Amino acid sequence: MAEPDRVAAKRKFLDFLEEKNLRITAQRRAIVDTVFGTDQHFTAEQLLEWAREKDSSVSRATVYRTLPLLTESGLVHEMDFGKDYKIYDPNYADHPNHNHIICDDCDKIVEFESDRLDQLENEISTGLGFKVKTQQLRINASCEEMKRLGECKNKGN
Amino acid sequence: MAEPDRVAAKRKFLDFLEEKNLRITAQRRAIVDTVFGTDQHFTAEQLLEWAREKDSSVSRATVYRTLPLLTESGLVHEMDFGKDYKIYDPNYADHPNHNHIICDDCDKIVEFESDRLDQLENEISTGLGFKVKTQQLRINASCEEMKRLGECKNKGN
DNA sequence: TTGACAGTGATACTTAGTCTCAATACGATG
DNA sequence: CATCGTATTGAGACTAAGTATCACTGTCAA
Repeated sequence: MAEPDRVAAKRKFLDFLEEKNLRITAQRRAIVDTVFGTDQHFTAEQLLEWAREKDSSVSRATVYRTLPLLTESGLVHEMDFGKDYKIYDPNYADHPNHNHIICDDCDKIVEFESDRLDQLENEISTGLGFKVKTQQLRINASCEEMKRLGECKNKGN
Repeated sequence: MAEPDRVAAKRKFLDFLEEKNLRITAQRRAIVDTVFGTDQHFTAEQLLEWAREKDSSVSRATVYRTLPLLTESGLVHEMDFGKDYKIYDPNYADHPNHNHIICDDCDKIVEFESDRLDQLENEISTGLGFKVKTQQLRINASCEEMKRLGECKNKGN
């Protein structure tokens, strides 16, 4: 299930580049293969590291130049949890408008969807006269409950 | 209405310092007077500038050291709209859990509250086994509608 | 094949925020 | 009021994510 989705996302992105008359270079291929070869959240720096394993010529500059294209295409979602760095989510095309809970203790991120929430958000926004571009509910939480369930490891570990 | 609230907030913060055995210094006074002397959102750098008008000895380091105390006290709210800097809201004590829409075109921020939203957020979070620390619904929007209403000025102006 | 030009890597730079450390000043105590 | 332990301070060095620059390179339409 996940595999075809990723292949489709990669194709969509290459199409997106073509539509914008942007070139498909070896470095962009390596980056795109990396992004749509995982379902994990990642940072810009992680993406650089992973992409370099596929093509050691990929530079930091190219990664930072490609990330805006990925988000602009709608296939990758950029998220900000109040850390120093941004986190990117390659599963966005499959699950648009999903929200996140981040555990401040262990940095674990849990995704969730809620139709009721989406509906309420839209209702409020349009009521205030805005045309919504993106919306992000961010919940910073403590993992105490998760620890109890054995799903959370503290940073120290 | 606003004036007594701000005075009360200032007193609460001084009490907060005392409870934690922290000293009330001239610099902290200048910063606190500044924070609770406005109802505007501000950045760390703006706070530094304003506080220096009251006491030119206030340093960047002290501002950055005092901000976490202000947020920890619950009287000021730290917000992140995906910009390079954080924005602080001194009205938090009066309107806890309020949310924000930011206009990507003109950087204007509109606050709103919704009991239904709060309720739904809590429901979802506890359902997932989390102990919520903070929650923030951030909606990035276009001000097209606002422009029509004459409430929005574009950045360029 | 060619050549215009989009794309590239290396690296200098920017900027919000943190850390260090010697000097200062708060405020409890006598 | 004077003393003193120690929290707090400012200046500036530092960190780290991200951006800008620029000469060189690779893509791809003609």
